[in-house]
Amino acid sequence: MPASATMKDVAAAAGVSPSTVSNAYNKPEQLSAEVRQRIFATARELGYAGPDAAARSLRSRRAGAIGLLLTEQLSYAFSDPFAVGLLAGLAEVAERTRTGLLLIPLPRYDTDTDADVLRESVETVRGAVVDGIAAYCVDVGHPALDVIASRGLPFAHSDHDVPGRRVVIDEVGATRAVGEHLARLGHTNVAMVVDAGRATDVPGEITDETVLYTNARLRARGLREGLGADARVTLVSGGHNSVESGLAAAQFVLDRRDRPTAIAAGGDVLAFGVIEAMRRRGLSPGRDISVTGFDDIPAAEAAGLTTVRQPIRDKGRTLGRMLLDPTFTDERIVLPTELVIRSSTAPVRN
Amino acid sequence: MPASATMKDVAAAAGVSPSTVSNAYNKPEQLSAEVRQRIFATARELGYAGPDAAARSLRSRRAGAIGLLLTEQLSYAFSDPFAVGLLAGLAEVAERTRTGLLLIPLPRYDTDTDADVLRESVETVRGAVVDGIAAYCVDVGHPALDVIASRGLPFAHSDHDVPGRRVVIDEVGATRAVGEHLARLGHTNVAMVVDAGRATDVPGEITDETVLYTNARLRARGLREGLGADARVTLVSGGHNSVESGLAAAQFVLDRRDRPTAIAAGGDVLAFGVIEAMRRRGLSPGRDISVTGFDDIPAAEAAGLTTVRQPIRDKGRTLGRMLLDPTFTDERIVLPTELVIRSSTAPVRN
DNA sequence: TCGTTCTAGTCGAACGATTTAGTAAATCGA
DNA sequence: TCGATTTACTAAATCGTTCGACTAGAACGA
Repeated sequence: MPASATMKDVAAAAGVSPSTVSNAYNKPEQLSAEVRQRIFATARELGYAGPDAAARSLRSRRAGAIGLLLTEQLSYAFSDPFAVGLLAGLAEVAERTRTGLLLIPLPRYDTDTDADVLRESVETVRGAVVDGIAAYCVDVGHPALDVIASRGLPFAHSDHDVPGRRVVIDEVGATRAVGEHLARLGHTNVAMVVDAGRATDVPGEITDETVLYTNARLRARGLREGLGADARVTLVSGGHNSVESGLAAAQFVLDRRDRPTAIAAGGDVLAFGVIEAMRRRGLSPGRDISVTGFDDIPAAEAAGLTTVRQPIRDKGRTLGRMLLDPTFTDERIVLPTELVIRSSTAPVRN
Repeated sequence: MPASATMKDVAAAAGVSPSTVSNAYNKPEQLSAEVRQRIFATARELGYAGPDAAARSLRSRRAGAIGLLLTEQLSYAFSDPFAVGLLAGLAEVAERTRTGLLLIPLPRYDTDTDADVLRESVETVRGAVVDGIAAYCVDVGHPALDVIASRGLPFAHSDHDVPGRRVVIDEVGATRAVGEHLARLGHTNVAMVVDAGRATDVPGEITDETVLYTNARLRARGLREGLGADARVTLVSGGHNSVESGLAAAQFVLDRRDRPTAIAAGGDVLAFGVIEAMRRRGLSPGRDISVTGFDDIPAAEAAGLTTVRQPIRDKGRTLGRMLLDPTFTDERIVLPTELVIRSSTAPVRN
């Protein structure tokens, strides 16, 4: 292909100044329709595709896109209905404002995260041509946050305790309701299955809560509050937020001598893993052991899963508006949640 | 915030030339570790976030991201398991090469697509800061394709008949197998539910196949071939590729006097709509009417849906490699498909 | 008729980096 | 010890736009 034509070439060929060509594309009202048509015709002749995206971004200081930070693997994120819901909400706003959506994969920030991996991933954040960044499930203190801050990029996320504009739910209150519900049903020995990310190689009990995302930690706290001081709550994890790890964690729990009468999952996806583990042992949710989820993803209803409904898509939409709608100035939005009681929870059997 | 520091500022403060600062970030081996450290220290002091993304893209002619063209609404794409699978595969490759993934929404290109909408969306494609573009379900002749071509961007897609590098499946062969399977079961009156996009406001028969995506058209042809010339095949649509439109289309079909004994859907999602329509009438897939899908999305197995398995994620991966892996030079890849027979198809009842 | 406001453009300087070519000093082989 | 190579860094030229300031001429009101 021939070194492609630039605006200058088009200007020369059309007998106008480069600024006028620029205006033809960006400010139609600044020039006569006649000249504008001539410029477009010339552009077509020369095979000029229109203003170069990078140059335009540089000069105008606008990228026409916002970034979404995805912890966990990108390829995995799309199998997580929560992520998909958030993304859909964000995409809705982006689409309306004709803004692109750049997905940025980011490793979790654990104490043992490989420094090189971390550095490289931070490069990705640095190199992203975006006007703002949205995130969820970010680890407090992640180096990428510094990059965002020093780039001066607008930032919106949905985690407690992370600085910046945010849209959250009352995590503690939501799981407190779960705890109270279970307490009313007579449960006093409850296991909570959480997402501990890469921190857990082997399914097992989590004694160090600091490995959890802030939100997961808050959910654990709320559950404890709801159940009351007398109840026993064991935190377990099988790894990430996936059916597999929910399954693994539940297997661990179900094998213990002192089996809980209820298992609360930190997310619906995990809860499905729990249910699968029970199914394999011939146990039925509700009848034998009560199970709760969190999020109320679409599949939860069909499965009869008692869970906390949170407006996932609204969360995404709000993140989008925080970044793209200048009239939207709230620094902190709290969205409502609702305990949805279905058939997976029942009174404890004696 | 203070007008943020540039590379020049850092260079001045550190007592080196801007080129050296650039090298500190991009070519560590080009300078002494000592100077590099000093530069980073200075940068930190000045609150310099590292090379500006847009400027870097402009000068180096690299964007560090690839685009994915999404027909249909972005917000809708994520509810389509096929799209999600493709995206996951693409994301896998992108992630591995530390490349971002920019989602670009694009309206379908029908004869009646609003010209303004089209023009604006083409702007999005023009303005995307990317090194290449992947697409699926693109309409032949879509103006966005011209923009991609004239920008000289590498392009890879998964549609037949659209120019450019591509990864496809043997659409005709795959549905021919479906047709043959149905023929063997004795079906001679078959309806095919297809995605006709916005072309269909009201569910009904499709007589003008040109409104279909190329791939959908090929699927119809294959089905006809497999069923043989004696069979009757009716094309119907309820709109997009969604459960709702599958439902609508099936309702239309089921209401007709000469009801088909089998319904072949152009996608699993549509098939689920068909099954739902049947359920509402007390009809059971396989027992009363045979139903087939296409894609073999995860939910298909649980539903016992006879369908064509195509390696969706592989498709995405291959698209990614075409754009990002220089050693990958094939212009056209055909991936294998497999007819998966489950319980939703059965011999026709007399 | 004169000053003012529009209209339709022009001009030149950024925007913030990377790249190519080049240089002075240090190191090397024989 | 001498020319050749390597090392560590610099200078200047872009990359392709958009932006702010400016202007020649037309149109306008009084």
